[in-house]
Amino acid sequence: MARKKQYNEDEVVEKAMNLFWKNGYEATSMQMLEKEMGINKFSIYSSFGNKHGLFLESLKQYKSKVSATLVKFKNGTNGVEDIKQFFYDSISSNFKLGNQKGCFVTNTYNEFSENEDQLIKEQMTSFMENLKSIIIEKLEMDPSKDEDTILKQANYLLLAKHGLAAAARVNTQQEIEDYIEMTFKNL
Amino acid sequence: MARKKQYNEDEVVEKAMNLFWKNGYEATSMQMLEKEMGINKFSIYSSFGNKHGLFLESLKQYKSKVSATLVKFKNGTNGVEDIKQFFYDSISSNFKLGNQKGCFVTNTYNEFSENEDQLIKEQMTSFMENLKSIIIEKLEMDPSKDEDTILKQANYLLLAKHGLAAAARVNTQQEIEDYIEMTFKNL
DNA sequence: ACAATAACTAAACGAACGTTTAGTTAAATT
DNA sequence: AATTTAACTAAACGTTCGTTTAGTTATTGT
Repeated sequence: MARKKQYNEDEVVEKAMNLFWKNGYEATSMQMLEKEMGINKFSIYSSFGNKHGLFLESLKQYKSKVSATLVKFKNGTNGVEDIKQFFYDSISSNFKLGNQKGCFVTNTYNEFSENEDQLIKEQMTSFMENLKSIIIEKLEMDPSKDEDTILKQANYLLLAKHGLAAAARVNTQQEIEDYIEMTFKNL
Repeated sequence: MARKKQYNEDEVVEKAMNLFWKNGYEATSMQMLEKEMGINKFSIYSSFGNKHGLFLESLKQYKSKVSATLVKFKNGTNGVEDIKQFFYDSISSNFKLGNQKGCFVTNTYNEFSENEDQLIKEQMTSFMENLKSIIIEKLEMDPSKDEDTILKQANYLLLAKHGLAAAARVNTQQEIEDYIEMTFKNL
């Protein structure tokens, strides 16, 4: 009946995601998004409603992007070693040069921690809870650990992961790797 | 010759600092600052030049606010135990309820990591380097540690401190304390 | 008491923000 | 080929941003 879209929605969301990931929500303007996505504001609004909708879609895109890593983590059978490998996997993309932007979810978590946005907070919480439950699952593979130890270590690792993601934006690869090694010496 | 200021500059900077600390630079508007500081925009501009100047002054205020903690840390004679105590001191104010805003320097570090602002980056770097040198100093109190170990552990602790400050915005006191205990388990 | 002037209030500034609208172009249906 | 309609361009929308300016008030030194 009518004209076809000249862009692929998945492709432009990928570009939006990278911009949001690098700069955060507030510091990314519609003008920057227009330029980066290569399409007009009109097209953005007709495809995603508004900036907020585009951001949520970018978060979704990110989650599906890292889901491979998460599936691999979930399917691991080596307990603590799986967690450590997951930490390494999580930062691996971070050092494919010019790419030092940490974890998009954690960045968002930090930016919105004083914000009232319920939709985004739910996304954050669910992501974190999912991660925590997998970590616990892996820790439970070691029969020598009692429940109290497991919960304490899970909290420790979740916080370490959060810190790692935050630090990944500003620290060197060497510092990051030293940190991971040292983190798992304590388990 | 003329009228006297009806406000104390230190007092209003303190209020500005708390707002910047909680919300970050960009998310804090001049309108919010006007309200919180209790003085007019004109007064803010005549006292601090612009928003950026007020922010730098707030950072200075924060540094002098935490300098007591830092001096105590510097003067410690118990090595690793001093570092651990410093970690606890750093987050203590964080849980005087309604006050969960992490470390102002770290928050700023994160917000400006993709920014080009040189003045602020210098402030960040100097703060971090200072912290690192004190940590190394304390680690060196243990004669059994060789230089390589000390550097690795210093990097680890600096990153842990960064992560701790980031996490302090969103995690519970219990999680934070578990994390600190675990961090120092085998140093 | 009066002149001088710094500190105040409040309104306005241009620029940039996210969003919408009016008008044009191009592909699909008849 | 004509008609329909979604996708496009580009300009404008109202708001809010950080900043400045014009005009008023109050304190000081003479």
